[in-house]
Amino acid sequence: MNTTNDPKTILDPAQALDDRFCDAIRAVAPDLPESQVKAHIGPSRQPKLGDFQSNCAMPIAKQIGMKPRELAAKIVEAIDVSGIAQPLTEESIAGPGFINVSLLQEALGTALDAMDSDQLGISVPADPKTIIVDVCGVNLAKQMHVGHLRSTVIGDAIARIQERLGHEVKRQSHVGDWGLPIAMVVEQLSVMEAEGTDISKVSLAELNTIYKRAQAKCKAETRALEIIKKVGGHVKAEIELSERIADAEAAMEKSKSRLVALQSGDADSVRIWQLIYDITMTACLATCKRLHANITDEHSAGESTYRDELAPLVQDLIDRNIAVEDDGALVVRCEGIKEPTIIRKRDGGFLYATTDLAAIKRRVGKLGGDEVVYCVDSRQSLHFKQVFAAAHKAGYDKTASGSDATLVHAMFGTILGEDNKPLKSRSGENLNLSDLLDEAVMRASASVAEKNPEMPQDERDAISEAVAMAAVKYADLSTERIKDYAFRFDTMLAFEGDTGPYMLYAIARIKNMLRKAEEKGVDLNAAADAPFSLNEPAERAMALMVLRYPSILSAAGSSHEPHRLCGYLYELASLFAKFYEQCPVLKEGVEASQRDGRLRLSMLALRVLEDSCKTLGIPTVDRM
RNA sequence: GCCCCGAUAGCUCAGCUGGAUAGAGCAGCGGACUUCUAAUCCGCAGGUCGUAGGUUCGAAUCCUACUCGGGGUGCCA
Repeated sequence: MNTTNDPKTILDPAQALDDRFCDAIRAVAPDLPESQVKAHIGPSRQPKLGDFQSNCAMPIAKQIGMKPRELAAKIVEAIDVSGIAQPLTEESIAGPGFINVSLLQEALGTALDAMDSDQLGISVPADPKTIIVDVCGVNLAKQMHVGHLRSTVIGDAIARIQERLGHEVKRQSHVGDWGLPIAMVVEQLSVMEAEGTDISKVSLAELNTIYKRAQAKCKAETRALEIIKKVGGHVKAEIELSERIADAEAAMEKSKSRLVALQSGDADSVRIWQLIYDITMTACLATCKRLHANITDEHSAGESTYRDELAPLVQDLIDRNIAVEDDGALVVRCEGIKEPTIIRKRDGGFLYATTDLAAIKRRVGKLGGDEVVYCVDSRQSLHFKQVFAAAHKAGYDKTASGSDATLVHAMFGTILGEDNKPLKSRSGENLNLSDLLDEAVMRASASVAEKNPEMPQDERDAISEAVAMAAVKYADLSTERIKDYAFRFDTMLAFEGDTGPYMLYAIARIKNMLRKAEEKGVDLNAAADAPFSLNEPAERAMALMVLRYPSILSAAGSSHEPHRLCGYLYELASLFAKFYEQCPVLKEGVEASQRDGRLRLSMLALRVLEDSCKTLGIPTVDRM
């Protein structure tokens, strides 16, 4: 195995061809501005015609007023592809001016050699950035529901991709741990404690119930009363409702004063708040761990941590005339956005925009973020548009080097049920995430048991768990994040086609092949240094796909779109399946040199498959 | 009203940022297992890329308008 990681030793054929084509373009069209010198190299659309194609002739011909095919002919004549590809001729030109290129087998082998390194051809960036990724964002006293699945799974994948590309990543979970709703729960628990309940023993599920009860208790049904008065309902109903409203108003008052106590650091309130915090976070972080999302306590940066930063921030904006009063509220107006950003309510309270501004200030200023990526529901797009603009106006997005940090809302769509409506439980409530995962594991377990009746229970359980998480995560990651998608157990766990289990199966098959090889006494270390076997179309196709890994990862990174990596993973896994059918490795009659060459190709594909899964946060298994 | 997002095969989705005859998976039909793991592979069939214009050698992709669906829209988060 090649252990060097010097970019110069890595011969990416696409890159090498790009260079050669650019040289040829410069020779043929010397007056063309350098910015227009582009080779447009990509994998061939029609594998029969070659491995790569250049689409450069058409746009450049237009630019310099020449016929595309004529220009293509000149490029083909001028280009030197020796050592990389078969010589180009008139025959290489097709259609309006596509230039088809077939790689030399030696060049393909050399490229694979170079890729077969620790880093799999991914070089350290020249300018590593610090990238903040806003993930997860749970709320105190609430269980994680399906809504948190995507911000956790996609957010973590976005973070992992950046880490894999060599950037410094700091995850931030913007926990909803502050404000009136939490104060309501604190108030409730305080009452329960006074009545003799041992509140240190409550579970998150119970807290969730208490949260809902507290909400309901404080909700005044003033509109209902207005309606009854208008229509002239029963006097008795009117009185009852009035009483209920009075109760709600009283409860609200208590909650509000509890909030004041909490904010001013009242010891008893803070003690109860901390209890709620610990119960919630213990459960939620356990779910993150179960989802193989690298989100831990150190990534939690709740709204409460900004509480002392809000007033000074608002004062700063007032002092610099960035925020102005409007109808009693304090707002920031930004060019191009009609809706002003409200940062202080008429009653003096702050809003989530205020906290998010403080978060940007901290993330860029203190944490040194060159880029801040928010993996949050698309429904918040206006909010982030406002907050980003306001932060820019205030200069809170200025990095230490004086440039503006890139603020990105990597939004995602809603998870729908079979009925194409947002996924809810039968009673219309948000679906609990742990329950959903449990069901996925249960269903996976049935299939695993069916396929492996002999397997010991504990191994079967471990595999079912991994398969289920892979299935759920892959389903969530593999479509464009901006789109809504329907959550279907049957589809994601079907183990057929473009699913998580299919990827795991490809990996398990290669691992099984390697185990079998060792059983047969094949020296895998020797195979790891053997020349790649590249004669069969299936071998070449897989090899070419392996080589695309770095560029795919880079594209997934710059767009913050993990689904691109999923698409690649599926293509590579299915090319392996074809290779596996068509190219025997350990079967009788395969010569040792070919066997080793195919083993090496399989081992490299395995490493790319595993690296892709790891970069997406998808667990893998050794057998299934 | 205004703003944002989506629309591709019967269903679920890709389409590498403007390139060749638009691709997969399910479902349907027909093949391949005393297996290097058939949780697989091969073949067939299936499309007016929401509609109408525009930009150009070339548009699912870019621009405009419209239709349908979803979401948001000043003091919740």
